[in-house]
Amino acid sequence: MPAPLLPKREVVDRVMAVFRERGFEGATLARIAEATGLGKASLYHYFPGGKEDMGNVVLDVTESWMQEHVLGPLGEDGPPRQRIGRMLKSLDALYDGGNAACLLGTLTVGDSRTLFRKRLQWIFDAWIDALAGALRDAGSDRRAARERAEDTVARIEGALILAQARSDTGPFRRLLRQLGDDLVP
Amino acid sequence: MPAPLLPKREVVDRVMAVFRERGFEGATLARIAEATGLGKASLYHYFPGGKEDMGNVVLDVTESWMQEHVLGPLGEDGPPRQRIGRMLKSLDALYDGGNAACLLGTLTVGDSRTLFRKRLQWIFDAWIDALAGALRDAGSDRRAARERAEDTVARIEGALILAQARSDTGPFRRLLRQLGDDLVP
DNA sequence: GTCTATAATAGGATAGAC
DNA sequence: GTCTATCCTATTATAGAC
Repeated sequence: MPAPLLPKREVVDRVMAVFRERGFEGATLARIAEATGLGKASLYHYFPGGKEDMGNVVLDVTESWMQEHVLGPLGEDGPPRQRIGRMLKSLDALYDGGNAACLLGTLTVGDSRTLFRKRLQWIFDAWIDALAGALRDAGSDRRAARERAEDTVARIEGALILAQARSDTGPFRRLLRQLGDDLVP
Repeated sequence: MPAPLLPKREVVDRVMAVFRERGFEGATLARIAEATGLGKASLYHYFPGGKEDMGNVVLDVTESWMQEHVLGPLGEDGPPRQRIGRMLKSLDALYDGGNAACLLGTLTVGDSRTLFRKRLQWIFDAWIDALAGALRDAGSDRRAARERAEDTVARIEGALILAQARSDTGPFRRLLRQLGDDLVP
């Protein structure tokens, strides 16, 4: 049996990149094969269930990433401002300063929305819950914290859409810069 | 020659609905045929250039809608608060209180993003410019007006993404309700 | 203006060799 | 673990009858 061309983690990362850039339906096996350097058939070694399998693995990775860089930091004990600051810094890296599309956003379009409905909902809910928790710790009442958390996630997602549509990362970068001060003055 | 089953305007509306719900790549001719009640071949009577043609016609309609319900009102002479209020009311109707996805947002995913790049950019730019103009008329300085306009459009787009992903129109409805007061206190 | 029929290609997936 | 070859279906698009 030939040695693997790439470690599985690297294969998954490249599949994820294709999903982010082209959406679920636009991520054809031909393009994924090209991006990974594997033949179409070889992809079924890593993802026996085909494209749906790929989507789920990519969402596994996304959930771990969220856990480590967002849910974890937000749920810690330190000062809320610092916890939120860590989240913002990680998001800046994940989205490459606004140049990269949001995987979750692209998956909410088309068939993938119904296919991964529960998981998308869970991830967004967990994000909002964790952020609302930090805002409560910073002094907001329950309701205000939740509303500001929802609005914050929406602003981030929307800024990423705008960055894609207008080829302008300015609003996203400004948003991340301002959110630290705005959320916990 | 047989009478048309539907007026062209109605055909275009239904095509647009499919694009909004499924995205450009998910909007297959089979689904569009079903939604319009026309055979696949008949679609080429209305859209000789195929799917790309459909996309452009749908964007034509979107531009007219924006002109009438957003750019027009925002550019008028009345009180900025009223002009912005009219925009918000129209957006609420267009997006069905948050239940309907944003066509522009779905088109920024996948091939359609590059296919309609210039037009998407133009529409978002025009929206932001018009809103910034109204905010300047309400007393914001040039820079603040532009930044708040960008942020507002991002919040709207993001709230629509969230509504799709979480099956919760709450944040979108709350946003539209609050924007009137927040933008022009 | 709409249809049936059909072409040509692309897409997802599988079999089996190595 | 990767490949070539292949299958089946879906997809876009066209031709031509009515």
